[in-house]
Amino acid sequence: MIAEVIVDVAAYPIDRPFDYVVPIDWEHVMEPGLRVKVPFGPRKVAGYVTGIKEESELDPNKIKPLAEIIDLEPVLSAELLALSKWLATETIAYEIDALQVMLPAAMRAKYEKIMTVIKPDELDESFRAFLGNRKQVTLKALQDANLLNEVKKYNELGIVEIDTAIKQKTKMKKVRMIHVPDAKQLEMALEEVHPNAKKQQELLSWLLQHPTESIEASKILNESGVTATVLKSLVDKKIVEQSQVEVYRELETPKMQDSGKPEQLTDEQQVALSAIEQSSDNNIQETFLLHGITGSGKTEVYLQAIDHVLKQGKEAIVLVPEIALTPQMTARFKGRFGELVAVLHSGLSAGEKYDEWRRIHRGEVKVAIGARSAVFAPFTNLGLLILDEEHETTYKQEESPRYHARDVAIWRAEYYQCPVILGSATPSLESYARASKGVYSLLTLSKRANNQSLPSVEVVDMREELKVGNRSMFSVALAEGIRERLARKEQIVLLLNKRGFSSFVLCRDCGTVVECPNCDISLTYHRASESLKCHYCGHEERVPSECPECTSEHIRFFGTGTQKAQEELYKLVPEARVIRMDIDTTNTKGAHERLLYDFGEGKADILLGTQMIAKGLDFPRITLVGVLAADTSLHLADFRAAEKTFQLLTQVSGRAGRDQLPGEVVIQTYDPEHYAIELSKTQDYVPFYEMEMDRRRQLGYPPYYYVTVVQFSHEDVLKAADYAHKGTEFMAERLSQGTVIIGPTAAAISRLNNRYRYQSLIKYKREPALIPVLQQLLKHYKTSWAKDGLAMSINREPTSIF
DNA sequence: AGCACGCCGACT
DNA sequence: GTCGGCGTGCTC
Repeated sequence: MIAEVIVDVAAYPIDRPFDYVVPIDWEHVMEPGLRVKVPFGPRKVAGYVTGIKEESELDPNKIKPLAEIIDLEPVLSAELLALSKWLATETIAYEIDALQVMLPAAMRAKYEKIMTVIKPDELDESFRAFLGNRKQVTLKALQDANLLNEVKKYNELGIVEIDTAIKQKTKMKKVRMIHVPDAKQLEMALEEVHPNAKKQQELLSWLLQHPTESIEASKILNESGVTATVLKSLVDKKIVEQSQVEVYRELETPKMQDSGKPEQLTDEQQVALSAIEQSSDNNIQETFLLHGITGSGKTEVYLQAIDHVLKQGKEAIVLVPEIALTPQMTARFKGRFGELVAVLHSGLSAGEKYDEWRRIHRGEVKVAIGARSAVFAPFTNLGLLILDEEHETTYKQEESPRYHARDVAIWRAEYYQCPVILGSATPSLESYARASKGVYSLLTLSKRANNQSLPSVEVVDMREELKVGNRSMFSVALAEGIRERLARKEQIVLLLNKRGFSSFVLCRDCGTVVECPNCDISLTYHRASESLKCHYCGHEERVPSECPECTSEHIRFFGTGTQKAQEELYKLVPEARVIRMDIDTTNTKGAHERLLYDFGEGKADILLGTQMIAKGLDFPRITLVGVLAADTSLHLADFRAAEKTFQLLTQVSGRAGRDQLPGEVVIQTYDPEHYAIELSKTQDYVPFYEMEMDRRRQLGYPPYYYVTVVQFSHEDVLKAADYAHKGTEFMAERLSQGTVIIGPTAAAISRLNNRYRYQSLIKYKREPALIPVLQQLLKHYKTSWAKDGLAMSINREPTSIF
């Protein structure tokens, strides 16, 4: 028996199955989808069995046997194996990357070289001293001890052996347990400790009052009130024992609860639900675009549709953009489906994600909620896939494999012949266009669920404010609105639209902007650390006290960050309690949730933040939403700028007045006539769609054309440009007549990590040759250009064309 | 990608 | 003489 294995090596000539002999004993357990360890050249690597056959076309004595089987059960089903194949082809990615992306990171192989002593007698004295009584030591440890040369010699002489250990990255969660002796011994100890050791006595008495054989160390510290040092003294004195015990990770349960009962649907919701249920009952693949204005109750439709498929014994996947995966959202699903729900979000550790994945894999849960990668949840009887906020660009992965969750969802739905729901208040133009053409079925919710009125929207022209001498970030109307809400004890959300815009350091004498030494990008000012950071390569430096060009001292940071907005807000309303939400305040685990929770609990009056606040918050006391600068995202050199602006304004406006209290929105802009701003006033999606489609048609952009970006980068600017030309020419010669190639041009960030970047844009309506031509180009690149230091990347349907 | 092999310069 | 630099080629 022969196993076809995709090995864990991401390189072009290796991106295909390799044949291995399956030892007779393993034949009955051998199955596609298993992970194995295989000899590969001089080393051992992990790999995935993708196929089994009786014979190989290769010379039989070239074929080596498998070294080991890692899993008892396949980790990838036949469905997911087929999906990986499709993914790799469609996104022009390595098959190994397509396989790995479907599994939690914890399951990826970790390699460690380990030296094993074979003949201990022949070792040097010093070497033996270093080893102590160890037989096996990692090569890393030997390297740190500067013993690598000796190891090499011993290896050649056969005194030691070096092998690669392949392990899973997962760490079992361990907890420090304290083992307590019986009361008699505790009492004895109590008498024996030094009379001055008051705290130790206190702890011993506490232990006497709480009889137990073993208890978590953290619990003792929390409940007895003594510090860790005191506990450590008892451990050191061997009065109590401690050990590390493996435990299952306990997930934090959401603080907010949901009634768990289905809500009464509006007529529109009922129509939508019936259509989905009918499609589900008919067992056909159908993609629904659920276009519902903010507050129209899309989630309730999802919940009842899921309930319907669960009753048929099927499973459901719900995708949500990461920042919308709030405790409120998960509480709602857990309230409805209880223990049947697995939640996969970025706040979980690698181990927690692995545990959740296993619960799905073992069939213990029926519903998975998560961000993009949850689309690969290992269900085997899917009945429904949902993408909430389907227009969100986070559904597109920007590293290889560059897949879009929407495409994967539809692929899986084809496989299971089940419906997909794409939900949004502001659908992507692509999806709405497909719905208009009848490729997707359009379902519309045009009314808010409990008949709340839409918030009133006022657009303030900031040029006028400037004319009358108001130079602050807050217009008169917004400032007044803020004061009013504070007086009425209502809540306010302020959005600072910062996309593509950040604080940088500028010399006011010569105009020099401090840039990253590796990338042609201005450095971003971080106040907390008084440093400048490059958001692309991570470079960090101190804020200079004088200009590096002209040595002027008039160098200072410039730009409108959330910190600056907070300062101005303080000048305006010093009494207001403000929660600031941006990258700086949400980078610790769970910070995002905690801040939102605090705001929901009324611990602050104003929530000030970047786009991350635009979604998901659903708090009844928010009655005013202010957008400080609506047009900063409007002038980006990106054909989606208007679409993104309209989406953001509509989404954030929808946060106001979601309960009994009426909502108001103030949008500040320097370009009030722009259609994206004008139309977001009435939240009129369809007119915006028509207008934007016209523009896209004229300019030849998606959804009228498909777009693929091919990027070439090299440390040498001339070589980068040269190869970009060669590559582009290669494609131009082979692609169809109707296909347009723009470029090569320097990428918007023309240098990144010391590499110069050029790119070409391919636009096409129908291009059957696209994938073959790109694959040919890759072959060229891999066989000769890559050796010369060229890097190439292909991105189909990029979310932005920077 | 990694690792071995192999062929040339500078050291104990 | 040998250690070690990185160019070249292969991996079932």
